[in-house]
Amino acid sequence: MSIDEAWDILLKHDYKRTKNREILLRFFDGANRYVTAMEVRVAVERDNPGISFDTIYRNLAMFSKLGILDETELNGERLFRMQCAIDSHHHHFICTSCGSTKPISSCPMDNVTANLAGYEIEGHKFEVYGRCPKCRV
Amino acid sequence: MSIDEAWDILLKHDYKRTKNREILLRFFDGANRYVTAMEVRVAVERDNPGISFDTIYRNLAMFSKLGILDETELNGERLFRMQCAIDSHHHHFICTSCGSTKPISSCPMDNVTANLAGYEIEGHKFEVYGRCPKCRV
DNA sequence: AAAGTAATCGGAATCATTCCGAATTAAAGA
DNA sequence: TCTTTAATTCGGAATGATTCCGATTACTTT
Repeated sequence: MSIDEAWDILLKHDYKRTKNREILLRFFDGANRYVTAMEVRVAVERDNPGISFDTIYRNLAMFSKLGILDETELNGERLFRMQCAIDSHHHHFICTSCGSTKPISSCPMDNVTANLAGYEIEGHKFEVYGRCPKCRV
Repeated sequence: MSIDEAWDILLKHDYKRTKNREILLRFFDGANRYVTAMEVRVAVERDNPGISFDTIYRNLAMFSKLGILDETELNGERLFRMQCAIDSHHHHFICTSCGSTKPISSCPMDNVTANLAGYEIEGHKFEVYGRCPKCRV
């Protein structure tokens, strides 16, 4: 996702073109990996020393809801990255050290290791969320 | 996993047979679903009104490391349940409402929906964790 | 440029989880 | 059974990520 595409989405939803959002989008455009809110804060302090966590979290959550950012969770922390440009359904290998990702085209776990030569796999997560028959209204 | 099997593991690792651990194991044996630390606390207060969160978290984390409990994360909260008795590799459908689970034998996402008739799928997570070539030592 | 509303700021509040020192208890040996 | 010793637990304070809130600032439209 490019910065321009992100702005198209934001303006279409009547969000205003602010300096902070431009700073955040520029940062994610260059980051290309999963980062924490704290990492975002440190990185964008150069452009806006006084930016608050409230602003960061509020915008990141909104970007995520609009499909501009991808979001995941690791060790109780929320991680964000610019949404992947790939159209088809796929998953990601996520480096627990630097947050970089590598698309995984196939879904079955059996084939994953073959596509990750050079990567050290520490674990994987495959969970389906929803409501069971008893809990459906 | 039965309570006896859990004690076998604990004693083999030189952990002591305490009242709190017995209470916790009994609770999980009867729960059969993912629960938060707070739910554990409320449930076991009947048996030990003064049990502390420190004790709950310490033991749950240890049980999880020893393979007695399964652990996952949802909305920034840690969830625990007695480890599934199934030996072969499999995944779980997790109800976001009550924490109940249903084993999913096949791994590919394509086949999941067919095995979940009656369930309302809200989303799924399939992530592989590890270290990328650049981050490996 | 002014008005109206969204966005931001700063700091306090929240919530799950962890830490810590003091008190208790289980396990092993006499 | 009594003693000893180290593990375990307790209670409350500390932590760290995230959210809330009232006051201020800055977009956008007129």
